[in-house]
Amino acid sequence: MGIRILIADDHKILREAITSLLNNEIGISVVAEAGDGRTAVQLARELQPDIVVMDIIMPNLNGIEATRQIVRELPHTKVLMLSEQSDRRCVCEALRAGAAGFVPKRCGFDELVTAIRNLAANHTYLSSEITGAVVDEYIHRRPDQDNSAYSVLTGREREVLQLIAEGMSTKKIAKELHLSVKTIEWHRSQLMKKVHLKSVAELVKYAISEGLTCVSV
Amino acid sequence: MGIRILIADDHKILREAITSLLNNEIGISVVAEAGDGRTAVQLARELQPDIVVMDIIMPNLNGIEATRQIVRELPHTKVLMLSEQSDRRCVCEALRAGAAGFVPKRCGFDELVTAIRNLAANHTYLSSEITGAVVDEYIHRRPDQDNSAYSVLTGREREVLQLIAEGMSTKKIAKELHLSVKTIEWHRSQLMKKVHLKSVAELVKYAISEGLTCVSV
DNA sequence: GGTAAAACCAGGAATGCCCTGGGTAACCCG
DNA sequence: CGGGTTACCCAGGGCATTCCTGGTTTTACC
Repeated sequence: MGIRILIADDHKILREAITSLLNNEIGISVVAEAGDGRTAVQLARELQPDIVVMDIIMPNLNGIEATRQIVRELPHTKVLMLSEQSDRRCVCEALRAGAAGFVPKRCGFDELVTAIRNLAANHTYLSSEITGAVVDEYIHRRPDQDNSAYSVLTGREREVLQLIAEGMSTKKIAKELHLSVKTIEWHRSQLMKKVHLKSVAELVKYAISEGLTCVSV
Repeated sequence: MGIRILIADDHKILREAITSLLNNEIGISVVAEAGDGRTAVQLARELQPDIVVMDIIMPNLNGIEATRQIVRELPHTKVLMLSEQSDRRCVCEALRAGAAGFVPKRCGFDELVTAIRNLAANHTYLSSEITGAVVDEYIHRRPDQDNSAYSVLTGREREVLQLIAEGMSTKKIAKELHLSVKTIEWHRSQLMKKVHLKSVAELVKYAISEGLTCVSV
């Protein structure tokens, strides 16, 4: 059998390349690929892989939220973050969301394999490049919560915010999430109240500054 | 011998993976890797590869500038852009800098190989996903003048766009500019048509990328 | 097992958006 | 000077969306 892996990254060429290399490794097989977070969650549900290798920046649903949903539903599936962002905030949010490991993309392939084998052995794995950031977070822990999106908004609210900031209408979001339009409206008004913003334009800027979406259209 | 390739990307894991896959291709061999633009220029000078596969976003020296330097010094070396950004501006800047091909990272590995073989045969290669943007650029506008907000939009339209992107409602904009709400609505629909965007969220991102407004709320 | 928070949904009034169509002023150019 | 082009301005009406108030179910947590 070996370690069954799902890869989620919006760069197809990276997915394919890593898949190909991982399939050469003994005892590791990639069972599926996903190009966005929502697809990743669905595929994880269907295939129940041992490990999900997950990018953070993805359309439709970002890697943090996807991780949150996966670890809640599938306790036996571990998530390994493979991200280009490796700042303190990203790392800590990923761990808080339930990721069992974190490797920045600037690391080599060997380290990815090491991380995968560690996670498969029920260990957590943090790349040496980022452990500093985590320690820093635990030492300088702010007693009062900052007002970042991850502390004031709920999961659903962040999810809706991302889709709004990606240009979707309320109707489309409802269809995408299989919910009523009224529900989306409620979440939208809730999150607008929470962050004290009154227009879509301000929401978009907020989402960009929080890393929920990127500037390029 | 075959096609000799230099790969420049700041993500080591992507470099390694692509290198490994390319070395499996018949007649293609990766002779070196670079993690930033300046290293890429130096290695290209030393090794004189046939093709440089180049990312745009890199530390020290970005891919556009590196391309400019390489094509000026080494007329027999071709540059293939492999970038996550694939908006009009990036593509056109890359081509203007002398790149002979452009493939977005969201494309598959096969397309990368196709592009490499095309460049080696002295052809240019543009991914089908971006040819539309380029053709649009060259047909609609003069090649020497960019289609930034300042050239395709009228003064009023830019004015309205900025206010929209700053979070104002149509009503407030009308009051601000001492115009009818209907007039603002018309300008808005006009400018949306011109830049081919359909939502406020996309407009905001466009305005940010054009420097009409900033990210901070 | 009770409480709280999150997530879900509905109805109706108000608002805003989209589309069609029309009008004026300025400008360039043959 | 007449004709074309462009920017700018505005109205009406149909349609979609938002806002507000309400309520139910689910989940998490003592």
